[in-house]
Amino acid sequence: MKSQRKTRQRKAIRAAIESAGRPLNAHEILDCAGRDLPDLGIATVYRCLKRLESEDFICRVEIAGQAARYELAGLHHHHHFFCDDCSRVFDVPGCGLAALNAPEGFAVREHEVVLRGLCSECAPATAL
Amino acid sequence: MKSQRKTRQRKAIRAAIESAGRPLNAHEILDCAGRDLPDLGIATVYRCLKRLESEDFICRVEIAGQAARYELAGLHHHHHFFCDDCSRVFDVPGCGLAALNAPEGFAVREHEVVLRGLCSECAPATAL
DNA sequence: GTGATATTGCAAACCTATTATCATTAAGAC
DNA sequence: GTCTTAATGATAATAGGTTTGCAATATCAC
Repeated sequence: MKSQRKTRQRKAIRAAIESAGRPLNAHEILDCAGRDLPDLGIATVYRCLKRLESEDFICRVEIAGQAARYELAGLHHHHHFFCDDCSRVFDVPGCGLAALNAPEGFAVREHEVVLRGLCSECAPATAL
Repeated sequence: MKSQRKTRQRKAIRAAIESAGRPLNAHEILDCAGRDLPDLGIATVYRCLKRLESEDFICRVEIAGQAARYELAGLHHHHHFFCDDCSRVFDVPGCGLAALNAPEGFAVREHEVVLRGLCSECAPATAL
């Protein structure tokens, strides 16, 4: 087994994800972590994400038509909100799903709920 | 404005979508419509889908990590089920969503619910 | 049937997210 | 500090779905 080294890059990437409070994609992470490490490369971000995911430190959040996003693993069951304006993804606490309605014979293993609309920052601007 | 011609290809593609009873992606449509028209090309399928969508005859169904699927437009509100085994997408009647839970200030315009698991055909096989 | 042209099929081109390559850099055990 | 080698950054390469270019074909108004 190869040892892991604590690099500035990994620290910055982990910090970005931990402090975001919402799922980030590779570029958002690059932008965020890149503020401290201007030379940070996108390849490093992807490599690090892959590793963090295999270590179950983060989990992937996939939204149709969007690049994969990542957030801390182990959060309480929740769903996501996609802002049509700024394309940011936010966590929606809890689960509003009351019934599954799957057809007879279908075995549901998991479910996803994605709300779409305008986040609190974009809603006012668009409403004007 | 250019007139539209009724070609065998378009008829076969529309028929495939109308008779499917579930959302199909370009390749599924090619396979299905291709049974009657062996020479049908994937480019024609894409061109036709684009047109049918702009005419609001069909609507796009997007599922994370999957190629776009299409189904007849104007169906009653419903959601989708993705089979982890055969990768087919099925319609789930109704909507089990009781609450949206969007954060304060967020404006929800629409929502998607995707169930994942095994369809009735794949569930028994896997359960053995 | 004839002719104008919308449509097709094939293949090459695109696009965008992600991965691999590889020379260079820098952790960290000694 | 030295050395081994894991990790990085820049860039080329992938991969898959989708689009486009173009010559050949088929629709349909006449």
